[in-house]
Amino acid sequence: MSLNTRRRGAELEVAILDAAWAVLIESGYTGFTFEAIAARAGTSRPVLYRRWPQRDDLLVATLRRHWAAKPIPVPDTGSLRDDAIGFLRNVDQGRTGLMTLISAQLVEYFRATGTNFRELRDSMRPPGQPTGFATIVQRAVARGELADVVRSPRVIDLPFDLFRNEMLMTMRPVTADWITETIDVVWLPLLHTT
Amino acid sequence: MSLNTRRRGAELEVAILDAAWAVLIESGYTGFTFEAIAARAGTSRPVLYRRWPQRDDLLVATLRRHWAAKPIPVPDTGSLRDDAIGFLRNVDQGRTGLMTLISAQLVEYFRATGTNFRELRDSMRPPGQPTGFATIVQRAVARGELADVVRSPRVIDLPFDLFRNEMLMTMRPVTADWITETIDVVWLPLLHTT
DNA sequence: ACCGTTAGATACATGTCCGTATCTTAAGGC
DNA sequence: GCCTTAAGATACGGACATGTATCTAACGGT
Repeated sequence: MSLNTRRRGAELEVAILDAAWAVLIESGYTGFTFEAIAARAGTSRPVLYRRWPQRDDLLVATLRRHWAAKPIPVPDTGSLRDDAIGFLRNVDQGRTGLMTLISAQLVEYFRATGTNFRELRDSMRPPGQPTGFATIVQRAVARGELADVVRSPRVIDLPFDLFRNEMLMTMRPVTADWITETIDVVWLPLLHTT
Repeated sequence: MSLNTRRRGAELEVAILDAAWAVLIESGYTGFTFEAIAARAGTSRPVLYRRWPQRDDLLVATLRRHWAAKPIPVPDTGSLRDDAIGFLRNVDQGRTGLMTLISAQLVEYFRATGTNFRELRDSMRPPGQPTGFATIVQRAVARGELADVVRSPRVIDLPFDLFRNEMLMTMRPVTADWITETIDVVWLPLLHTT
């Protein structure tokens, strides 16, 4: 029989990645050390080194696990405005830690590796898949709520870009007022200029 | 007579702060160590400790010295579009290093101190002074190029928010195309929806 | 039940930074 | 020229992280 006190293989791996994520959230990239992660995971450094020789390998694996983990639900309420507000709210709830982290904590990593946030995001997002706001706009067009014209991705994803900026500036979740203002004062007026 | 090989007082202090700035730019907050800064300044750690007991004291002093430096010129060409594009270009040239740094490298510092980027910026910007884009819009209204209606600061400063986001995402200066697209596809259409 | 694999503990040498203490010597005021 | 001040060099113990090596014991497959 097995005492099941010792994890192996995939089970151990996800435990480590979860611990690494927790450390990253709490202590940032600076605190993201093999030492701290191994302690947090209840294992020892050699176990980590066997899987990820470089610290950055472990970092990417950690991000990859939590990026694909929870897709942000895109609401489908039948109203463009409600969809947009609901989606931003979901983004806020689901990605606060991630966004704060990625947008900001990791700049040291980007410097060191010569990449940037956009490249990392693009490499993890399956190509050809529409963004949340693209989906929302498509549906609104299908309902006849919006004119069927070509729109720049810059316009479509505007709320997301503004969200990221706001998060960076405040280091906090955004407020409900900020969300409605973004949709009502900025995005919807812009979408209707056709 | 004096050999002047040994700096003292204010002269030494600014030399240290300049060295600290250089280190911060090159190596980020992680590399912002007393050791590295002292070496860069050609002095020794005890000299730094006598002035700034904590690392953050030195950081704030370093930022303060380089923050107030240069106001960004706001062009006045007689065209809303040209003003906006020119201003964004000036922002890009003048603040790339600073923005990248402040917006991003310093998140560890913000975490530690419980402040955020917006508070730091507001504390250093004189209150009541209109932003660059507010000035640009005011002039356009005065010329009759824009309707004289109340506009949300969110709308007015939109290009700046997008600029900050773009800078963060790419860690590079923005492209000329990005600037014109931001103004022509996003900002100007939004301003004209009245 | 055996055996190959591998988790996990421990140890080691190395390197970097910390914070402080000590000592010298150059600078500047009088 | 003397004397106070402070720069700058050096040393120290400690903390923490690195990367590797070695050993044991638990696990999983057959």
